[in-house]
Amino acid sequence: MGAAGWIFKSEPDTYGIQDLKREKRVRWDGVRNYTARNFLRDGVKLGDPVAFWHSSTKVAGVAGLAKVVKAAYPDPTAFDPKHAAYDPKSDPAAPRWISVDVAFVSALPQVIPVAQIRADPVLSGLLLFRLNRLSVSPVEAAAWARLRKLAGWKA
DNA sequence: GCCAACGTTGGC
DNA sequence: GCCAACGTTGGC
Repeated sequence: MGAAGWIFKSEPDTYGIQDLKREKRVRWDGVRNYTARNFLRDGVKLGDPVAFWHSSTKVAGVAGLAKVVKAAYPDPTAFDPKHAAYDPKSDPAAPRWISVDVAFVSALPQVIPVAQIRADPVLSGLLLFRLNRLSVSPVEAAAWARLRKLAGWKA
């Protein structure tokens, strides 16, 4: 049984929910953490919902909803020497890093703050809070249902 | 911008 | 393969 949904973190100064709204769809690349990579490769499925998390900003927390529109494939930025996330140790014949594509669904009128999520008895157990540095993390069914309700998402 | 947490690296 | 040093993340 897989996760009901996912949390993807991004710094809005670099790429926020409004950028995704404008572009409609984006390649989620540059993930260089093995735990996050494993979730992208083995867990994230086509059609899965993704809570878009704003980090390192005035109000950190859930900023909107996206969905997975392309499942795991090799992250091309790992092979690009000019890219900040270039990894010379990633062999194109055995790619080390993984991307997925996500599409915009909706933006929240205001961010659900991290403090509110942490204080919620259902959401306080999110893996996000135990593995603070994880940029891709699963949300189990009960927690997803709670988050969906807080955010007012239909699906 | 401070600092705690923690994943990664590299010397041994 | 241990573990100290280092770098990065991310909330405050």
